[in-house]
Amino acid sequence: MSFYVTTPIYYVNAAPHLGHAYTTIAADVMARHHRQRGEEVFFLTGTDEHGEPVADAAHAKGMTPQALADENSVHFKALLPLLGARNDFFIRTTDPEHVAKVQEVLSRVHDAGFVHEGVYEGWYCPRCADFKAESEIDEGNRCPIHHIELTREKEDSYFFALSAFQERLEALYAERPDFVAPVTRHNEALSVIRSGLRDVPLTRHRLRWGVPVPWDSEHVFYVWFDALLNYYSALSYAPAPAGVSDSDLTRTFWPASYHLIGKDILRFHAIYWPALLMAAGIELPRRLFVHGYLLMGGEKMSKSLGNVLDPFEAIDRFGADALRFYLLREVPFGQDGSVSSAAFEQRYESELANELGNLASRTTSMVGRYLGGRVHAGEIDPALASDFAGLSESVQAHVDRAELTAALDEIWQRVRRLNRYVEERSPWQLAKDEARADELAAVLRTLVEGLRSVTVLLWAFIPASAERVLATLGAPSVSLADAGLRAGAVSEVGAIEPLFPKDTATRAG
RNA sequence: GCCGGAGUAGCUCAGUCGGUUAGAGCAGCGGAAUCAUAAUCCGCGUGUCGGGGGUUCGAGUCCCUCCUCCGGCACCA
Repeated sequence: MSFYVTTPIYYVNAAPHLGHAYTTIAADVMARHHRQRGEEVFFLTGTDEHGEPVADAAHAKGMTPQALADENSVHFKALLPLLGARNDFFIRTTDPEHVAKVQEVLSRVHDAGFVHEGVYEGWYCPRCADFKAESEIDEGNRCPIHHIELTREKEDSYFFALSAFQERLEALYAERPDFVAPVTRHNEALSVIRSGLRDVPLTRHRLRWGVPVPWDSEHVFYVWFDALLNYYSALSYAPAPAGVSDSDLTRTFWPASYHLIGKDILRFHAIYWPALLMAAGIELPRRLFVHGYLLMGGEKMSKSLGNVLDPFEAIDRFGADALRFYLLREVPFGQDGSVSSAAFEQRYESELANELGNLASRTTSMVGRYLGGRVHAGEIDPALASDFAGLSESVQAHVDRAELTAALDEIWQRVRRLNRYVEERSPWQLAKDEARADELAAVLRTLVEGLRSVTVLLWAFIPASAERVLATLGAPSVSLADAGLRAGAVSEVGAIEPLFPKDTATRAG
């Protein structure tokens, strides 16, 4: 089994923000989860560096586009370790190998007869040296950047024969209802397809910052086609991740298991991308999953509104695990949802510190105090075992459908169950009666196992914290094969410092 | 305008094929306990299930209609 997950490649013209962090975190959780299953996993992210906005921004700064891309790509790359994300490769669309692959694949599309010459007509800004979409034109037909009047211009362009794929796309959506999830996005894409597809410009004539078109040096490829192909091109030159022997990663990992995307780029991934792959004779990815927007106070995040939850600041205060947990717990993955610093603090304290962190503290403390840190072999309390039956399978089933919030909730219900179990059995009472020593040992053995089980399952979500707990339990395996309650997995328990300290949360506030 | 989604407890939301007293978390109020990061656990909800009409033995759950909100409607990287 292999598993290949991607994030969109992030456009270097903007600075990294919470939205980028969100997608990256989700992809990392999925990648880690599949590693826990013992599968061969490849997790790709990177930066999209061509196109007119980058060229413009570079020009304004008196830099070359490449220099600007080099400078900004670094910021996205630096975000990964801060988030606790372990990607297997970081692609840049200016990588020469990517450029060559784009040329190769699109030449194939050309040779297969899906490219034709045409004329693109639209509103053109001579200062931008580019066309403007209807939606971005200011009042009086003015350029939104230069505020000069636009002219009606025509540009020779090569077109991709998207219209030729109308029926094949409809068939794809009919045969594979889970190609795009959630279902509302599937329906949305399908309705666009059914409304009729037009051929789309594949190249730009006036723009120079892009991948050169092999059959016509006057043109570069329109940045979207260049960008989409990253998912495929990366496998042809990325180094193999540990444990993968095949040097041809395409053979091991293509087609991609999951492309995670935001809903703003649905059209390109749900329509252009499969059509392009069909044209090139390449197998289609298995699934696209479209997540929602993180809203701040009901509004889309926006710098001008000043309502941005800054991921760097959040990590600084609460740690990467807390941010990972919060985003996937608070907002059902696949829907829009509100996030705020206040809600973040609330969940940090009530769930991470009080429910999980304190569970780890009280558990290890009682084993130390009452049993001298030793857990003796014996049976697991069936009363608790029955509530944990099938948990790992259920979590896996949710992650298979990218239902990350549902998976996390399944686990969290068991965290709460464990706190209830402690109250039900009151080990401190048992400890007062020497005749009940066996009972006490059994309760604590069961409690430790329950803690270990939820921790293994939580590893994908909060890896650093989970590893601390498992180290304390002397049972470092995060393999899902070891996720079930299993007497004997832990024999000696150490002490643990608070997993999610509260003073950290309030001090910086 | 067209297409799609949503309107359920103070807040955020679950409610599968229509079927017994509509649920959870949070917040609030009361209590228990003391192993633990004063952390935990238990108890407490007379909600017009957006309005109206209809189908049915029976509707939050199906149909019609109206109201409100959100998203998509093509080249935005």
